[in-house]
Amino acid sequence: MSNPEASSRRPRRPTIRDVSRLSGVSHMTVSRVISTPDRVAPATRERVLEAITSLGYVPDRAAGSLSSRRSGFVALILPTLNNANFAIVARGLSEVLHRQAYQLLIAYDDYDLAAEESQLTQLLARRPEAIVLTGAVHRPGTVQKLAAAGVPVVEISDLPARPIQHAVGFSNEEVGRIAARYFIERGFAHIGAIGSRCVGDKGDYRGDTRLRGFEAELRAGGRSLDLVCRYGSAPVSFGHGAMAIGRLLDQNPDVDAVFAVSDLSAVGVVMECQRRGVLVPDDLSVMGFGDFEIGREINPALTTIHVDFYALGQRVGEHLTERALVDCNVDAVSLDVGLRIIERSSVKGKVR
Amino acid sequence: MSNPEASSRRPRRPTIRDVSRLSGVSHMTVSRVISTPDRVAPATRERVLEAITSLGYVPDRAAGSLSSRRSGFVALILPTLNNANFAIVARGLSEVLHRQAYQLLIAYDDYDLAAEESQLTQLLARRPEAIVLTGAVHRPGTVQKLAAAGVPVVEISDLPARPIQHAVGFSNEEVGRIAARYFIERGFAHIGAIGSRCVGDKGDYRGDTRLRGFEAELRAGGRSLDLVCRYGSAPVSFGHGAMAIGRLLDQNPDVDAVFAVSDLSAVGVVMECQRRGVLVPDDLSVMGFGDFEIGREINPALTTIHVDFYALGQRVGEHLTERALVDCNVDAVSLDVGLRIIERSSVKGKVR
DNA sequence: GTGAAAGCGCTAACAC
DNA sequence: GTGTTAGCGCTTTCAC
Repeated sequence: MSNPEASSRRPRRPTIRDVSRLSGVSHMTVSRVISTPDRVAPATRERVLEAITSLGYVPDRAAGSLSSRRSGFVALILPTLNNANFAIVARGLSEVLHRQAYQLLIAYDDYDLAAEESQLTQLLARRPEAIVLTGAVHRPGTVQKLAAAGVPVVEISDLPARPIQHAVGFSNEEVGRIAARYFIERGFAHIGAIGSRCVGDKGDYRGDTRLRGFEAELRAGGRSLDLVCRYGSAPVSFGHGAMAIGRLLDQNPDVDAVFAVSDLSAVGVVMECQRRGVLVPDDLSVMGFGDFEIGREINPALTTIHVDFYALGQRVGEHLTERALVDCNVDAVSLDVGLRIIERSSVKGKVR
Repeated sequence: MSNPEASSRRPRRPTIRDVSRLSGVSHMTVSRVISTPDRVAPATRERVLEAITSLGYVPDRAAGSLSSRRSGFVALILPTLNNANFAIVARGLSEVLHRQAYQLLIAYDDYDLAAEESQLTQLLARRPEAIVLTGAVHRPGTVQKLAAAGVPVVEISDLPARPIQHAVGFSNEEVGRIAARYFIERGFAHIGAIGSRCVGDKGDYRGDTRLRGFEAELRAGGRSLDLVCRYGSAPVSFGHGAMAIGRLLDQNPDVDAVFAVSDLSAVGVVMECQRRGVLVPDDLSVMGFGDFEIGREINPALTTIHVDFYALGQRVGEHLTERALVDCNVDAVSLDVGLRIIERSSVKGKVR
């Protein structure tokens, strides 16, 4: 006959007191063995360590956090997990933080500022010691909660004109400007661009900033903005690029150069051109952004603008662990990780 | 003159007691307003809610966890974040869990079983209420820790012959078998495959299972295994496919059909063939796995085997929230989410 | 080098 | 419907 009470109860995990009892020391000594082993006599330490192993003791960090007022969490809010460059930021950051025994608490908002705010609220309940989020545009409530959190805040992937606090990124406007100048210098006559639309809380605001930089430079060069096309909503990907260039070509068959806010769209452009018999780069030159791996592999290989997102993540981690988390009075820092044009074969007529 | 003591101290976040003082009730009433609002008189509730808003109070879940013995965390260990299909599993799971106020604690191990074990140890300190990890192969220490955790464990992305507990996935062996049969039925003479190598703790064990299923079926059909090539190490991607098919073509120019353990490799194969003037599918038929978006966009579009990874993530979430997390005596469940061949244009001679 | 006491901010349990 | 008490499992602080 089964005992429902016993069988439905889960075995309790061992606590620090179980370890102390087994090793015949106080629970404080156990705590020291874990956090400051050199302050414990070697013999005692060994005994405690054995007890820890034999019980399979794992300290409860919720209890530790409560007591020490240090959660060991760093919160990260990304637009999406499903983007190689954001994933790589998370990797770089996570690697650096791990070394200092911090744990990354990752959330994503699907390019929705309202979701960003509600994710932040969830994360705040875990008392992160720092908050990292993609920069520039937020709801007022987000900004206010960030300030009230009283922990370092780092905006990434853009360099806001008026950052909340720290920023590690690059100028998305400059990305667009560089792309436009690149086309203008090479004498293209009908220069276009493709991106997505931002509506209210939803959209890729950094992508849109790239598009605005592109437009600003076209304007400065006395060019028309008619071929700059905002199509669909974020996130963009291969299909987006294919659809958008399809529309653009249908309406303006004379377009001879196009900048896509992401390599993913740019690859879609190249694929759609293959299907339509439009030759890249002879009929249409294409430039992307983000230097995704697929851009290196397609034919022709994609000319793009590269940002070292892995280093970006690492920089954020280093700035946090070396400065912002150590001294809460450090000055707000804006760090530019830079850009690099990668010239491959999707743009006609390289200038020497 | 600045006061270093005051300026270096961070403003303390308001606690439940601050809210109770401001609203003139006991802290327990505040707690009830948050967790069971209907058990509080409407007038009291309003007053408390106002105090919460005006103070910007956010409950500390570490304290709540400690007291309620429920962390609200579900741990997820993935081989990598930088893979669309794993990212989409995380999305599906996260969405379902969020509705029940669970939070996902994500870690990745870079296809390294030793890292999987150490990540698990970190996660265990947060007392997750369930653990989800990619299935089939683990270190003994991992299995032992999982058992000691005393919480539901779900293996995903494969259906192990001897699961630790629950499993939600599909048969990777069957994936390989289907691919081999597909080629054999269509009369290919020189059938190959490409994947990566597993060495010790490191490697893509699910990819290797697909390759072994492929080999088993080739053997059953009396074919040679000489063209099954394990090249490099996980994770595979476009460059991997390009390199691997380069070697295979150099050594065996007569290969007429190749299965890649991932669409990412398969796309690399197609791109390398374009560069070499090898026509796909006329000279070489290519089949992938995973139905990544890029496979739909390339020319020719990629024939592949599709798994609904989003649904997989959701299923895990539903099984957890509806069953395993509710009643810790539920029987271990293995759930097959199934497979589907997507016939596109990269394989010659479709059979009707 | 080690231990005892207090308390982190909540919730469970029970009283009224 | 609301309050009181106790305690979750640790770390901080201070005593020895």
